[in-house]
Amino acid sequence: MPTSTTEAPLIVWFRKDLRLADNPALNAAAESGRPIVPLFILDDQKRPWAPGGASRWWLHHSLAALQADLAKCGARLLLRRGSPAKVLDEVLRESGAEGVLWNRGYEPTVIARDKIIKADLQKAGKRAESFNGTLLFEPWELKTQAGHPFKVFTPFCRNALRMQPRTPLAAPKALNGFAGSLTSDTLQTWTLLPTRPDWAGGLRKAWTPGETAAAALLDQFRENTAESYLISRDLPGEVGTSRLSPHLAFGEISAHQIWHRARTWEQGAGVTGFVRQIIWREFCTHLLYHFPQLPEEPLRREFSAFPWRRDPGSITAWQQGRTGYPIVDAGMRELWHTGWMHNRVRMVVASFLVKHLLLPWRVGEDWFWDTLVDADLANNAANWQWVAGCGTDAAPYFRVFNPVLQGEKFDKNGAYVRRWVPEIAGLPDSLLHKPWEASEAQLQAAGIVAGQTYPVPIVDHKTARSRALLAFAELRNV
DNA sequence: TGAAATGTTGGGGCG
DNA sequence: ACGCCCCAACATTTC
Repeated sequence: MPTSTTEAPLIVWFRKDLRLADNPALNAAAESGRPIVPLFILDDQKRPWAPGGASRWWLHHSLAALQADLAKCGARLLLRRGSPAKVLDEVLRESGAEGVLWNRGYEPTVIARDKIIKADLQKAGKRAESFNGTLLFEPWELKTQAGHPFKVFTPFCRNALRMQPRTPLAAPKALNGFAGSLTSDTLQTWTLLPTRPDWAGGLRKAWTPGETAAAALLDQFRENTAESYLISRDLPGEVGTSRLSPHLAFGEISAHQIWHRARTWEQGAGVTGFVRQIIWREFCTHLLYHFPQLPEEPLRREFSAFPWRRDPGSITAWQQGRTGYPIVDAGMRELWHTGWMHNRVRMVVASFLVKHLLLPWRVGEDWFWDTLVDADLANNAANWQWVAGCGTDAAPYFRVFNPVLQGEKFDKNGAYVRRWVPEIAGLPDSLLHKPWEASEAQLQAAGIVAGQTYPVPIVDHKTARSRALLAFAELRNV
């Protein structure tokens, strides 16, 4: 154990910033010249918004990647389980560290927890410093002229585009890893991976977690998709998006890195649209910061009285992708299988849950939280509130996606539906998004038995649409 | 980051 | 050739 204070190490507390490049906390520790103790703490207590199943799968592999990357630089990632305050205290004592550095989080519980930790560390004479490794702009930096937080995306985006985010930091070439012996858990004992049943087969095929893979995805996006992004991003049957969301959620790549890379590309509508999506992420996080009740409560108070239906059968049908609407079912199955769903289809299935089925947006929020590898509290909550119409900058109540038209418009050749709903793949394009219009002969030719091999629609579109309009319009008059 | 209903226009079939 | 009707195709408005 080091005794001289000049040798006292610094703990770098990794959280949702599982990368070496552009990591301000790690960078500051490296520049200090002191030995570094990289630490990840698994807080396994039961608590609201603890990571869902898909996130835990990703976390396991992301940590494995970080562990390997750190090892290459000469540092060993310490894995500990328990309450962060307690674990930090232990590791401080065991290592004789001078303090703890970390990158800030913006979830209400994280803010509250970190505030206490920081105060306690400082009281104990330890160094405790937090950095911005996650956001292009801090939530308190972007304000309206009146000094309020932005509630509407468009002006938020206009203002954000005028700011200049800091330049990304290079990854430290070598790290002065702490040489003392500290015990570490092994990833395997954390049981982040599913067993009995192992439902992660589809995830393994779809993803490679880790910083290296994230950088490669960004390169691929620039080469294949960036230019056509504005149109191709709406086509779920094609690879028209960056698919960076889970990497971004775990901080394997930073918004700064993406922003600055995009600056170096040939500017066009596609690149602008892509950067706009990064700004949406900022917007959602800022909203959560300023409105901490975002995940639980509708921001428009009148929605607290909305007569959502109770209907466990419909919830299950939606979750399992058995609603009888092919584009909806395809999306829900893609989610279950890969831990991800194309953005266009997310809007369709969300609109279907909230408007066609009149089920609470919280039901969708919870399901997405558990099944998405890119689950992010702010994005998830803000976007569900947006669809339900109860957010600050929300879709108008009368906007009801027609699942047939959405399918015909964005999955014209049916590639997406045929991939995820193979039991109706034999239908011609003209019937693929509305199998209930197929004749008996056409069904037979496609090998479909309506109601058995594929469900009949659990609600009639026209009926459900009028029902939703009625319910939402009534709310408006309250 | 819709969709459906309603309104308008203009070409063409037809008496 | 004319008026009438039908109905795409497009525009506007309403939910």
